[in-house]
Formats: sequence, structure tokens, C-alpha cells
Amino acid sequence: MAAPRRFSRQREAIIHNLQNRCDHPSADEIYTAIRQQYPHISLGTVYRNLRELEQEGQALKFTCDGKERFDGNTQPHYHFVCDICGEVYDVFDAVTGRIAAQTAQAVQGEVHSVQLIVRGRCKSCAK
Amino acid sequence: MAAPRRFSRQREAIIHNLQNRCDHPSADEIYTAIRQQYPHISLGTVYRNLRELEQEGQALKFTCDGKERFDGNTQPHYHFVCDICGEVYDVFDAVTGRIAAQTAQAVQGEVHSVQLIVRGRCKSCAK
DNA sequence: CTAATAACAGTAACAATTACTATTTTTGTT
DNA sequence: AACAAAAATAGTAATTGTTACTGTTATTAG
Repeated sequence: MAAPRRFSRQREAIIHNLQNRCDHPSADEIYTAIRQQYPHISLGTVYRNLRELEQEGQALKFTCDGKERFDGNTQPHYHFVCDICGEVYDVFDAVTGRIAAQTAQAVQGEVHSVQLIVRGRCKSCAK
Repeated sequence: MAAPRRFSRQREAIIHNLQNRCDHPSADEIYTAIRQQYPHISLGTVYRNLRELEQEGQALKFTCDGKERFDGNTQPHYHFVCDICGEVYDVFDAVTGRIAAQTAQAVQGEVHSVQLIVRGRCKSCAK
């Protein structure tokens, strides 16, 4: 019994944008992209919808270099961030799922999300 | 050949404070604590030293609820944050070390740090 | 068609962090 | 002990990412 949600073109555009790109955009980057189609969309609208999508599990959120980034790919994976070029790479591995189960047991509580960020130098910057 | 560092009482106080508390303070919380001893310390000084300590590996940094938090305990462990009460718990486990090695191989690069944050409800808030 | 209200745009406010500049401390050298 | 060079600082201003607010618009049920 999800809360009743009204349709909105802005939210549709945000979801569509997030699911049709392979990078890890910030709220502002999504805002910039969507303004091409809806020049009057408000940045607050982008923030609000992204927050809601994350709470519903339709998007992943993580904080990187002082700003929130979003990921429309909700398959279990984690992120590698290059300290040199700033690029964010996806690493697909079941480890996040195992951590969730293990942590729930360790703290005797409930786990809602696992955010794993590995930092270092990517292949091309390490040379 | 580490870069030459000059002594400073402020830095010593920051290190001492960080290593003699068991919570996960923000820069401002460390600032508040140290002002009791050095009422004229600058917030910028706290930020700069914490950044340097993190780069040297003397402290761990992670971002939680929109602000940076620091941890003087550099033993391998990760954090569980309660969505209800906001408490940050330490979870000691070798998983972060394994992730570092695995990721370095997966991305064919170098790993400098692993930041793992699990969110959910802690034991007392889950009741 | 209409009323109720969710969602919005636009702007202002906010909080965390960084940048800047003149002054103070530290350290090596005489 | 005195001095010079430069690292570190204090205090403040500026910047940035995010949230809050208010009047307007769009969606939905009846």
C-alpha cells in the first residue's frame, strides 16, 4: 500500500533521465539535462523527486566529494572513485548483499541500505 | 620521504581529542571541544588539520547526513548509522580489507580507502 | 465542471566547507 | 640570543550544495 502519488511530467522526466544515462549525476547535473526539455523546472523539484525516488528504492544515492550523486541502476553494485580524475566506476559484486545480511546480525537491527565507496587511482591515472 | 611538518599545539590538540573519544565527531564538534583549551582556535584550522590527518592515514573520514565525520580509530572497521536516532556504530570486521584487495584487482588500479556505511534501524529503535 | 490538494516554480534562507590575508609560531642558522 | 624564512594560524569573507518557504499551476476524484 504505497502512498498515493500523483502523476507529474517533471518526475517522469527525472526518472527517464536517470535511467537512460550511465554516469552518476548530481542533482544539478540532472537539473541541467532536464532544462533542455522543461526550461522552467525548478531545482527544488529535482531535489525533492530524487529524494523520494531514493526512499522508494527507485534510485541509489551516495555522497562523493561533498555532493550527492544518484544512480538509476538499482542492481547490487558499488562505486570506485578516482582521486585523480574524479571518475566514478561501477563495480558489480554481490558483496553489498552479503554485508547487509551480516551487519543486520552484527547490530541486531534492520538494514535499509549499504553504501560502499572505494577510492584510489583508476587504471589510466595510476600509470 | 614524507613532507616536513612543523609542530603545532593546535594540531596536537586535534589529534589528542580525536584519539580520546569514541564517537564520530564532525569538524564543528571537534572545534567546540578544543575551544575549551584553546579558545582562539580557528574553525579553518580544524578543517585543514583534519583533512591532512585523513590524507596521512591518521584518521578516517566519512560523510553522513550531509556532513563530514571523523574517526580516530584507524583499525579496519565500518559504520552502521541508525536512520531513526542518528547514532553511528562501529562494526569491526575484515570485510573492508578484502574489499580493498578485490576492488584493486577489479579496476586494475590502486585503492587508497574504503568507506562503507550501512544504514537502517539500530537494535533499540527497531523495537 | 468543480473543488481539493499534490506538485510545482521561483526565490530566499541555511549550513557546511573553503578561500583569503594579515599575523603569529616554529625551526634552522648564526 | 637574535634573526630570517616559511609554515601554520586566526578571523573573516565568500562559495557551494541543499532545504524551506510562498504563491501558482496541474492532477485527480466526484
